Amino acid sequence: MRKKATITLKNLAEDLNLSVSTVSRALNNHQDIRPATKELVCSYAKKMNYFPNLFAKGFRSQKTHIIGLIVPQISNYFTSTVIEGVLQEAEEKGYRVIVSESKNCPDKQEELIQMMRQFGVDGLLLSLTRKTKNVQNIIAAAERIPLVLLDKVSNKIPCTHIIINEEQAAFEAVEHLIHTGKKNIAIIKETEKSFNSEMRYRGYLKALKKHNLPIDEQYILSTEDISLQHGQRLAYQILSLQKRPDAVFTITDDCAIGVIKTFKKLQIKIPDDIAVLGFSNSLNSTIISPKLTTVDQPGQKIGATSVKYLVEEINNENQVISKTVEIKTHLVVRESTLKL
Amino acid sequence: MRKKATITLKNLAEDLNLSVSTVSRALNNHQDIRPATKELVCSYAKKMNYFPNLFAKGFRSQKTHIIGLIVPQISNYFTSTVIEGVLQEAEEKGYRVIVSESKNCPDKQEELIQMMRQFGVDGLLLSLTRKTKNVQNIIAAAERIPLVLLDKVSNKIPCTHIIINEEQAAFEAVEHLIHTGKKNIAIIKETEKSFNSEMRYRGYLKALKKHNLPIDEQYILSTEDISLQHGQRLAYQILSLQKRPDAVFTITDDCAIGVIKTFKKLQIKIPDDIAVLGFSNSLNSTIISPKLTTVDQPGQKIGATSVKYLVEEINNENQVISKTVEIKTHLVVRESTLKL
DNA sequence: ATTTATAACGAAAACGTTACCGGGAACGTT
DNA sequence: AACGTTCCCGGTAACGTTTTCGTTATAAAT
Repeated sequence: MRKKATITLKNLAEDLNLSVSTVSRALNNHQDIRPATKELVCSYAKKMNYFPNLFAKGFRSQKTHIIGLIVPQISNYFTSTVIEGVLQEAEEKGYRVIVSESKNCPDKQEELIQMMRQFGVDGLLLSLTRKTKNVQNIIAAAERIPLVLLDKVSNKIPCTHIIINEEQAAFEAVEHLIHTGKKNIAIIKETEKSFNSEMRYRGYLKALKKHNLPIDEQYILSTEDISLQHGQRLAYQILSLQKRPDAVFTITDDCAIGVIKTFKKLQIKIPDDIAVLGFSNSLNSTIISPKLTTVDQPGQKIGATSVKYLVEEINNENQVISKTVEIKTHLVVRESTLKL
Repeated sequence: MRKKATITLKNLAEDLNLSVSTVSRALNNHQDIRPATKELVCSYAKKMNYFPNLFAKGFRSQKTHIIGLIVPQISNYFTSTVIEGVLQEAEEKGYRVIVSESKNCPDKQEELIQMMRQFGVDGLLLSLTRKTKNVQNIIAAAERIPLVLLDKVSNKIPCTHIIINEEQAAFEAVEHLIHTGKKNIAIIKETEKSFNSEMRYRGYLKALKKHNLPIDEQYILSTEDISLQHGQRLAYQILSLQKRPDAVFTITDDCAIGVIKTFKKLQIKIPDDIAVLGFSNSLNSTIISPKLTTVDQPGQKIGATSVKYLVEEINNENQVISKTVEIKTHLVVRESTLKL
């Protein structure tokens, strides 16, 4: 079985005894074409199952109507909701999306940016790898095509940033712990000073200061890879502290779940002995028992908003606007911080 | 700040006092160009940060080197691993991927297929919506561009299918329950006769038959939406049966987790009173307590394999091969079916 | 010395589409 | 009747790349 040949404007024009340009304008609903002709052309095009070759189209107009999206890892619940938001909004705006993942590897990330550029995407959506150091190439790319950073951003890159109100969210979360009567609150953050980790840490400090609680160095824990496994490991470390904290704020849900697992194994009562607080509102947070109190991050909204700003930038190519947009989060209080 | 103009072959040619064709051939390592010139051109191109316009390239060659991927829902762990596999393999083969989701809506699915075609993708990867009825349009699309179905497939569409060994997997899983001494095994499947649900159901029946266990109608439960919530609901129904089963096989992990939640609430001992068996090996399956025994579905492999076959089909456009490839799964035995 | 082969490059066409320019016909206005 | 305007439509160029064909210069063979 052979694939059928594709139909071009030329085919239609010949069949209808019209010129290629007339057919083109008729299909594009140009004012220079009278309704009867439009009708004729459109119906015939439909009958022949004609589809414009978007490559030729994009080629001519120098617009691909494709947006590139680069994220560290797709198989991560939060990220996948971001992608959903991006796809949905992009479709509404008439854009297609090429998704790719950097696997948290800066080299791969640069490679992908080049690929996207080479591909002629109209704009680029980028969520940075954890250890993005060589920012220079990314800035260089931004000089060529509209760029919007989302979620995982860097202040060193001058462009529009779409983020959640990390600091405020962490602040409110820790304040919630304080309101439940906790006074010795530990935090687990990342060793690498990622934007997100640092902002959440700031929120933590801010909450303690506001309520005149001392900042105890031994309560500030860091780990390279903020995962379930390391949560389990650090939970032991927390329990071995001279003065046990009465609450733990981890900057990711996964890590919080690791902590809970260890605590449960060692019969620590949650939240009475030690409360646990996460960040992300991942699917797992209601599976674990006790259910995890956490910060809900509206991934879809972040994705959709990013597209909105990117498209705006694509359309105003002459002037580059550099805003920082904060998407609001809200705390989801569950069993891990509140008695039933 | 204005965006810099893109550099074309023409620019390079003028700067180097060469013709466009020579520059093109030099960059493509053509034999007609002497090494010295190649060297000159390549280094200058690099210096100028030249990138070929892939649109012009694709436009000329009538190849876009883009693969379209349509899945029901991205924010689903299994699906996201499939996407990872697709992206990885596609990149190795030199293809870009446009991802989109049908949101389990057949109309939207058709729309997306049209969009992909219009876009001129070289091939299409498709995982069907649950209730795909009007198969005709999909078959029509397959006449124009290479199509490979993956995971959620339909026998009515003649093309290559990449699936997991659903029936065998379910068979082995249920057989495992029987080996642990269970005799009255219930199943929760989908009301809609989706391919996956039916195959798993078949495996269930096959295992019971092989071990001469009676097939009891009251043990065969169905639900429209196979989710955590409905798992919780059906768990009550199971407990109210005249003769309680001693094991439940649900065709998704989410549903199994719902069942476990209800059982735990009502103090049913798992697996002693009733064992629970899932399907997917989702992330949650180790979060829930007791940890869930389930079938591991290698999403990445499914994705990668699909790309492999699709690319093969793209390259042999004259003849369409229609194979069904089964990817092997394996049972992951955890606490919900085995005593510690 | 003449022909032949080969190496290395240039010129031009082609892919499908749209934008610009232009032109004829029909109409209304002076 | 002459002119201007508007309505429809056609011709052509252009987007950046590859490819086919042709051309020149040099080397090799007769």
